[in-house]
Amino acid sequence: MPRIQKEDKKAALVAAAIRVFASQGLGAPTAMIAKEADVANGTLFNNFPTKTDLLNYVYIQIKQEVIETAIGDAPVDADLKQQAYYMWSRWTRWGAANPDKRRTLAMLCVSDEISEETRRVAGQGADCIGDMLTRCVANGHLRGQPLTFVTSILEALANMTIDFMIENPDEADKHSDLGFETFWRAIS
Amino acid sequence: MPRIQKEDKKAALVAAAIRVFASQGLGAPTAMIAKEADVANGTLFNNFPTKTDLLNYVYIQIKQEVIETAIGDAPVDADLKQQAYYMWSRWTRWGAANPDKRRTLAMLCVSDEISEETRRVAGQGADCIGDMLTRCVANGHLRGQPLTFVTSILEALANMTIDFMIENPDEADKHSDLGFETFWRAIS
Amino acid sequence: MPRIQKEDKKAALVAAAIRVFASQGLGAPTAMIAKEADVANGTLFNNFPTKTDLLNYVYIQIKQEVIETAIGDAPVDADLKQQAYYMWSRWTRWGAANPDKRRTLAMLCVSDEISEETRRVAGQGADCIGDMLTRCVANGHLRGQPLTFVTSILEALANMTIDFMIENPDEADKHSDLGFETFWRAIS
Amino acid sequence: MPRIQKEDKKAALVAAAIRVFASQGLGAPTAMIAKEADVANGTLFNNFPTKTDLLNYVYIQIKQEVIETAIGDAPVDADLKQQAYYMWSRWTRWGAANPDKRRTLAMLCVSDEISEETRRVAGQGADCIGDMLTRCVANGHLRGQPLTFVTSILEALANMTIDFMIENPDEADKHSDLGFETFWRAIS
DNA sequence: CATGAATGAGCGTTCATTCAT
DNA sequence: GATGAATGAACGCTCATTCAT
Repeated sequence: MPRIQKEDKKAALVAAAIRVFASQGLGAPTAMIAKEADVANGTLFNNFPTKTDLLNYVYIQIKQEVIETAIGDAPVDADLKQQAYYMWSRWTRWGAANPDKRRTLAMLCVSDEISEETRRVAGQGADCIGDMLTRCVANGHLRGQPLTFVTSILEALANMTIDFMIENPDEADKHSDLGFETFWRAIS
Repeated sequence: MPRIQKEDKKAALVAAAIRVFASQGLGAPTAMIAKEADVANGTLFNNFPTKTDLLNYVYIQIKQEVIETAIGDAPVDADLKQQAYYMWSRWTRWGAANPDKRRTLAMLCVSDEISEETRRVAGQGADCIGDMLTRCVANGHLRGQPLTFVTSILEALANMTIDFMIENPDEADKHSDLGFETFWRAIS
Repeated sequence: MPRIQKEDKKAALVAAAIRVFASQGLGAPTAMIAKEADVANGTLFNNFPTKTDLLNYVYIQIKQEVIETAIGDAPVDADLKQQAYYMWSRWTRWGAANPDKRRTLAMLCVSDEISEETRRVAGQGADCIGDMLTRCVANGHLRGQPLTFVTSILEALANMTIDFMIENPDEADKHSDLGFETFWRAIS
Repeated sequence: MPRIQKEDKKAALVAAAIRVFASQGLGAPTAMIAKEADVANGTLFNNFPTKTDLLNYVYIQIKQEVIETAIGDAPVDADLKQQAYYMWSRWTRWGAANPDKRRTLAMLCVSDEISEETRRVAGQGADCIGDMLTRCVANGHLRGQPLTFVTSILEALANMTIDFMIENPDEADKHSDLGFETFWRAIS
């Protein structure tokens, strides 16, 4: 089952890259990532033609994980605020529980190594979040504004909240709720 | 007037660094910065012992400019919302008018080349913004929360708004006001 | 056989370094050494983390070669003067035959890039020379003096003699013998 | 008296160079020497066209000082051994008392920055030492050998002795005498 | 396909030297 | 002549990428 072995190595490399990027920045050498993944330097380049490809792949992986986590098993029958709260909670708790992924994603977001194509692909699957946001603002002061504006508000406040949860683990839940209330007022 | 000349070169280097960082990222070679500033490579190191020192200096310069711009000639007698609006407007318009500084600052904020000491120094002078924010939330749902939490909300929403203003220059003012209303609701 | 290849390159680098140092001084660029060894610049740093490491390694290699050569297959049953002469001859002839190593070693000896640890390690194996010297001075005017004093006399006169042998290759053997007689009188 | 001022600076530079070279090696930056001499960087180059010129000048200065010190007020009427002992004592005591000059000279001796011309000029004034040495060996085993050979023996043993005196200041005089006795036997 | 040594372009930094003041 | 900032060639070293095994 060589395929499985290869996928193992690829996954190990991605996991190692996230840890290394989180602690050393995106400029960390590929050799360090390979060592952290316990594979040879060359193996990294068998899986990712260039470092840029690795960066883009990692970006997609984390972003997709965020989206899937946030959506989860959304309570479609609940009222809007409850649905939003469900998503917000899952998202922020995931972030607080995965500081390396959170930090690496933050750096990748502002890196110019990430292509537009990658950003587009990585956003796939977020439609239902967008739909929900659209409904959330339908009666608020942001009605009629582009979805991207509302999405940006969500991301900005969610990321800020996660950072606070990481800094103050003892009050993580409190800050998550506080962040949600702030977000809900912002878009209402 | 060697002193004046030297300050000229230093200022030219900072200005060049901001342009180069904005377009090439913080990893841009020092040689490129020196060339952009029209000085020799070595001159950069006469003014900044290391590249890290340059990064920290640029961070402080931009951050101070943001703070000074935001504070401006604050209308201390106006009501709170008007004061906040004044600051928000000046801040976001400055950001939209200085995309290179905005982008460079954003990268520096998440760079691990910036020391804690630098972050502390760069924040000096922001007290009156903090005071105002404290008064803004005094009767809202965030009363009693740490000032850093409220500050983070301000920064997150302001930066998001500025990005929108840069993307859509035609509707910059509209987005600035939209962002402010969002912020105001968020903290009220 | 990558291990063997790597050792080849390392040996080639050491040999090249000795030639280059001898003719250009210890300040010779690493690039010149790599070129002389017919390898890429980076390969030097795969084998020696820093130039200082290379210098220390070269020092140990040459010093050990001197010691092993001087000891040779010492005639333990001969009388003391014959044993001393055997060692002196092998040492000085080696020096005359290896002027690059002799010159490089001389420069390394006074370089502050060579650590105490290196000097200690490089001296290993010289015990039997020290033992012999101790016996040589046992009945002379230097009896009871520290071994290092006698060793220094040996080194000073041997090196001086080697330089003369290199300068006057035609009379190398004569100067070697003359040097030995001088040394023997010095310590008797 | 601008001439005097200039000579002052030149002397200050030479003194500073000796201190800096002794502690940092000959590769020490000219800027460090100028700073140690309390003059501007450029002033060094007003006095010495290049760093190599400075090195050669320092070499001549120290070497001449050694020679003058060694000769001193030689007791021309004393017997040969007493004359030799007088010179040896003055030389080795000077070396022990001036470790910076001793160390700097040792480095300059093996540097390839020192020209043959400089080495020739620096040796001027040593004739009477040579004459005395010639007489010293006239009846010994080295009679008829080139003067340079005997001179080299002298230098080798004197330098070795000085190093010992520096290492063991408490027994400096003892080592000086011990060194002389060794030298006298070596050439007798 | 995995390995890890080899490669060499490129970077941050140094420093002898120049020159405007 | 004194100054010290400006200069830029040169250096030690890094690291993404290649490729022989």
